Amino acid sequence: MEMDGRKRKILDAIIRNYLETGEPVGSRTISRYTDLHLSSATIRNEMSDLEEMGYIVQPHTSAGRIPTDKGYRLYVNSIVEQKTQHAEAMNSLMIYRTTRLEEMLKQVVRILASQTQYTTMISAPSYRGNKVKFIQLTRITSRQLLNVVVIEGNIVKNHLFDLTEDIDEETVGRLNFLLNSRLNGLTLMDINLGLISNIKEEAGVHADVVSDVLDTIAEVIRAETDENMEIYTSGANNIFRYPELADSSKAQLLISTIEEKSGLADFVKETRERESQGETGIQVYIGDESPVEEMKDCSVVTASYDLGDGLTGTIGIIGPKRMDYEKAMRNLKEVKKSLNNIFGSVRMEDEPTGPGDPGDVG
Amino acid sequence: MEMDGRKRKILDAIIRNYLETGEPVGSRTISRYTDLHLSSATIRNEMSDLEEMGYIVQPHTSAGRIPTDKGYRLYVNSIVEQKTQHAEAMNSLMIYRTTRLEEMLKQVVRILASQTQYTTMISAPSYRGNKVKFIQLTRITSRQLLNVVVIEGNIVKNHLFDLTEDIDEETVGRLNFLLNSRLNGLTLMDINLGLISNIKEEAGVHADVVSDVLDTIAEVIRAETDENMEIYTSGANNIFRYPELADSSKAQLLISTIEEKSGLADFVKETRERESQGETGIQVYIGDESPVEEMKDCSVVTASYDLGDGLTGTIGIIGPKRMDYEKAMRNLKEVKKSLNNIFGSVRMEDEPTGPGDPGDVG
DNA sequence: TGTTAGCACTCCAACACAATGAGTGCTAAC
DNA sequence: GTTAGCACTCATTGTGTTGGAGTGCTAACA
Repeated sequence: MEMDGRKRKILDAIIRNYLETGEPVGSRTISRYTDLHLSSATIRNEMSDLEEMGYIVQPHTSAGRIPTDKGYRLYVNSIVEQKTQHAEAMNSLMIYRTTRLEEMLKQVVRILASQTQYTTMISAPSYRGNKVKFIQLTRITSRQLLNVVVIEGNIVKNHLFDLTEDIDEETVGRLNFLLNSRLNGLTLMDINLGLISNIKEEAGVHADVVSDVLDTIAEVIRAETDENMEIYTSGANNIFRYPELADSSKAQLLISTIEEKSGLADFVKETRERESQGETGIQVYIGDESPVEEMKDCSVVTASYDLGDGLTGTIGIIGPKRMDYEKAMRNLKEVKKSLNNIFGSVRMEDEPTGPGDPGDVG
Repeated sequence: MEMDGRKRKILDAIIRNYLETGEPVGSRTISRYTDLHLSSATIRNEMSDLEEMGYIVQPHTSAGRIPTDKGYRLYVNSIVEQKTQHAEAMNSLMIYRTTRLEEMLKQVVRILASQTQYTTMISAPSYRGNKVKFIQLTRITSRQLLNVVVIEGNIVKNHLFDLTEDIDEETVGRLNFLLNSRLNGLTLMDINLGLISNIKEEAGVHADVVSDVLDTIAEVIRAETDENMEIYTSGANNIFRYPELADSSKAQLLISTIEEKSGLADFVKETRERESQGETGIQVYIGDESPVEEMKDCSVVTASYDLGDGLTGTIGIIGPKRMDYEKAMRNLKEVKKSLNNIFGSVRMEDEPTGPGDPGDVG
């Protein structure tokens, strides 16, 4: 059995109709819905074939057909191919400039959720590959130090910590010099235990203080692992818009998964993985294709974004399998673009290459 | 009609039974449940009285009775009075020391949610009344400054920002001195527009740079309003454990409210308000007593916590009206205590004054 | 050979209906 | 004041019953 043009048209019609209604679609509906002008009986024959081929199924005898994951997959692939269409202007995202990266990300998922009516997620950009730009140790009291690390991409990490013995200004100055000269320009990944013990040795008598300080820096790095990836979500309540997800047990599972975030992190990882294998652009996970068991009743559409300065992350839309894939993909593209623009302009200001108003991340 | 001891016992039995089962409770149940040894008929008479008095209602004829808000209220009040009992040791919270306040708060709500099986919330402590301890302006590049503000309670706020014109080290040094001498020791509330324009004037030629810097500080303050209060939640999925909240429409409403956080902020405000009016300890909002319309099917139990150093916030448990109030209150008390301990010990290191009493708790 | 009309069949969804039983209020007896 | 007994109410549950949407199959048609 092979797929001819007519079968494709019918399958498309079935899927499109099901996306709208969420109800199984019957042969009669299609017979009127399409411009094929075929009787329901003919459609029935074709549908029977499509079912045999695995693109659609009947939930039960004497019901219409609904798409299988395989069917959705074919449909989504075809969208991806003809993606040049839909140049229609989208009302742009209107992300307000904020000073804090975190706020900005929260704003983005929020807007995206309200615009798509789906649940949305965004991962905070990873900066493991970014270089240390500046380290500053400041003495607050004789036993309390403030450590500030500025990382490329204008990420600022600070840490206030207490010492077990007094420290004087001069020592702090020496440590500042030592740290900056040894660590500046290295990426967070470069800073490993060996290097740290090296520096500790070099610090000599103040090794224990240095140890504290370096542990702090180590913690900044530690905070940047996949396990405790920062992920923001929005629009969790939107799952109730889709009856197939809204029943108590499924909703509970989904809400937990969204709240826990560890499942979402798997999508971020998977997306990063695939992207590194050359697969670029928007990615779609349909049902069982999901890396997360709990989300097998959903589809997830993801994309990576790039703020520049090595700051990349993943943004995703979570919906029912019958989600409006085109809309989701369109919106994600729009977000990608907006994020690029936002930070494009910031970067210009960052280096004295152009004019602009102040704004930054930190 | 007045409330005698027997009526109280019966009402208590009804409520307790309803808390467990969530089902309307009938006279026969009570007749066996209590140690009063009364027949169901007698109980029926009393229940009829209790209904007339407004403590219980029948969802429909020929159903058992369920407590009204008024009934719950009486019950809760009686718990509060005899709170000395239940000295039974609770497995303590096991909050791991973390460096970041935010992480710690997230951990707390999480543990509390898993222990109570309710939805929980915690507001980040307000530090508007806290004094500026230390301000540091650092020149990263000729047009980029890093501003770090350390506030009492070891709150660190940083902000990286770009200037429209170059700045040299010397100027930065002067600004540092100016800012510290003028702002240190003031609370964030004290720093108003008048003061800021004063300082701008004083800065003379570098007024525009100072303006930028001060705007930054102003923003730290701005971030500390009720409108964008930081609130962390956990266990939103727990609402599905209670059928009376789990149906699609109610669940959606609740999930939204929890996600939006603005409603939760109202509880924080209300709790703060009441506490400032002398009402201390644990507070309980039953149904319509809630300041938030969307939560009238729930009960909310809140308490304020005090980390010392002026860092106070609110922690709350959200559940169905038939929640286990005793358990909720017990857990909140435990959390209060734990939070005090955690920061008590930190403060000990913090100031070399010795083992200070970390603020009292009921 | 592909398309269509017609028909028998299936099965979900909706509805009505009765049976069940938990629970009440009332009354009369203790 | 307490209790047993009884009639009554009503949500819930189960059981048909029906209607309709949809299918598969067959036979007729172009």
